[in-house]
Amino acid sequence: MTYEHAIYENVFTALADPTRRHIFEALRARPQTVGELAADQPVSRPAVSQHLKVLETAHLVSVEPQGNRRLYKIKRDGLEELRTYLDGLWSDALFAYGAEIANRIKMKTE
Amino acid sequence: MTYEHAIYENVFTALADPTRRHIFEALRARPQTVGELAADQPVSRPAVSQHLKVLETAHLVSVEPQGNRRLYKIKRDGLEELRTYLDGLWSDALFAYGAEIANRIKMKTE
DNA sequence: CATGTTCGTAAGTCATTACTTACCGTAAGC
DNA sequence: GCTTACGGTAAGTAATGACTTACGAACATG
Repeated sequence: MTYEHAIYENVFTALADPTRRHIFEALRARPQTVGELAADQPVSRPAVSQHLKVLETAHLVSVEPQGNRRLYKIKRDGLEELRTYLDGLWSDALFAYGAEIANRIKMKTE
Repeated sequence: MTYEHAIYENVFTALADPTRRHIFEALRARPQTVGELAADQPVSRPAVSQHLKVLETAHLVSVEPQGNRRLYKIKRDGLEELRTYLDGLWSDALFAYGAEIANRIKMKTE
């Protein structure tokens, strides 16, 4: 648990923060520099830098240094990992079944 | 942002916590009471109660009181909301296109 | 009834995290 | 060269969150 870090785990925490979601969604439009991203956010530029770092370790964005600046763009890997995890939950047949089985517990078993 | 709360927002925060993911995954097997869930977790029973509350507001689980106990089971709504949100990101044509457009920024446009 | 379970909630603590300002390195532009 | 723009990192603070124990309400059981 502590030394086995799945990517989707980081994706959840990365996208759990509203500011990070906004940054990520802003990058959907086009790759952007830190300054551009910060201009659209209510927080400071260093804060955006820190958020980008989190998004990067979640494989949601990647950087491409261009001279003075650093151009961030969306990366598919993070969302793919997340989708795979969700598919695992989805495909479980017990999912829809869960509602029915509830009655079985009425008489205490133990 | 503060008075427009989308469900997927809560789903991200709900599943960002490892303990809550474990509880949620445990419920995939079958509906369970709070005590049963707590027995499988390294945290106290009240902690599990609090986690269940978070999962409930994210529409990931639902409760069904049965006499003395409360039977929790998985609810589809939360994951469906999440999936819809992810599909919105996925289907974006600019997604794959983003890598190409990067070069356009080379000369600063202002 | 009186006692046991079961579980939600309150209150307080400790760790995490999101944010700020200050600073430094590096590339660009006179 | 010197100065300005860009952005990562450090350090400190304030807010959030995950946990504990203590308690009380509601049903179950003798």
